Amino acid sequence: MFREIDKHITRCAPVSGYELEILHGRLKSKTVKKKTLLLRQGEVCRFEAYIIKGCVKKYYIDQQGDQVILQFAVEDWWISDIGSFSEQKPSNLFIETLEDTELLVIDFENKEILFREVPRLERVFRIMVQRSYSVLESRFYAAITHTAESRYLDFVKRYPQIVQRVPQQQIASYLGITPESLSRIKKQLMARK
Amino acid sequence: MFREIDKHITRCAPVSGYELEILHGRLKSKTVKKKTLLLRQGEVCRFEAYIIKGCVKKYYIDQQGDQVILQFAVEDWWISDIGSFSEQKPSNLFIETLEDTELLVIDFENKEILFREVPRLERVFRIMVQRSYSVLESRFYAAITHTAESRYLDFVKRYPQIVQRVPQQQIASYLGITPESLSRIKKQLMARK
DNA sequence: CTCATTTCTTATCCTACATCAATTTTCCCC
DNA sequence: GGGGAAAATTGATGTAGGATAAGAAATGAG
Repeated sequence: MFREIDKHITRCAPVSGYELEILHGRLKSKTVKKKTLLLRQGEVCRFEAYIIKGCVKKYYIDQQGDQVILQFAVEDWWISDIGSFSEQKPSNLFIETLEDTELLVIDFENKEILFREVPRLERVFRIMVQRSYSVLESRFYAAITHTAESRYLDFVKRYPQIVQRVPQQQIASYLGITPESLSRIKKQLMARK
Repeated sequence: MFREIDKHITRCAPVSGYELEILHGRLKSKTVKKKTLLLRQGEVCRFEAYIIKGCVKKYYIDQQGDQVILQFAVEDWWISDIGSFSEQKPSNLFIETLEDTELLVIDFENKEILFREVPRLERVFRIMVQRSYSVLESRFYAAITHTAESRYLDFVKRYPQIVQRVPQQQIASYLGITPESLSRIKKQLMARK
């Protein structure tokens, strides 16, 4: 149960087996059905969740009422609204499962206690956020400078598992285009190759 | 000299006066002329810098050879390529001063030593990155869903000081549009109000 | 002050992607 | 396994912002 998350953690910074056990004690296992909302706009985000099995999306709802997907998360990823969670203030985001999903979650209070018990984990989580920041920055750049087609190709290469598991319209949303456009892009790619 | 940075730090998490002094000892003061490149594509980013006075931009150069500005930083901000710095791997970015600038910089080795001396700073830097992440996420969302006009208005409201100090073409680049488009947007706004 | 360089504006035309609408295909759920 | 809903495709048309070009204005170095 904890094997993957332990690997995930120690890939960021060294943590002893004992310290990992303390972490385990602060995590709660949670199983949720497909299409469950884990966070709603306006709520304070009460969790950071590590995905053992399943798939989750994080999204805004824009003025026209359409979903704008910021992130997919699958096995071995963390999902949360960092801004809302860390400042314990209302979120603008929704987080929702796309499949039946098994999570390890930690709430704000337990995370704070955990950091007091295992200060070394501050470092782990710092490094995790740094990496996320870096990824988001590249994605931001790509969104501004690359065409939709190139972003799609990049997405398929980077996350082939997700392409299989998630409806096209949601991938379109993630890429910042309409489902119709994505359909046309795929058609052109087929024709060309 | 350290007054502002100390405030900046303690706004993230409590740090004692003694601990701040240790931090000061690890920082190096640096003054650089306008148009100095602090980081070039391909180099490893060797610093995190706090801006005492001045203005800096961080940008990509895209396939067509154009600058794409990801971030401006002015007084009381930090600037670095987090990805390159924290993994000490080659950067894709440029960082360049837009004015004569006074910085407090720390390199990778000193930051690591500092964290060993003052573990509490891990927390400070974690919180700083979390906040940056959150800001970047909103900006990403805005880039995808809002029009250029609305992003410009938002920028002017949020960073009025920067609008005064930075050429329009660079603001256009930051907004992900061409200078011509920004000029047109401004014209329309004038006409309308 | 002045000449050169950079920055800004304006006009024309163009393109990537959006919007709207109508099918067709796929997916589930009873 | 069949019926209904959700998803994907396709076509026609619209539009925000890009590309190019050329001139005007502002800035700065000597």
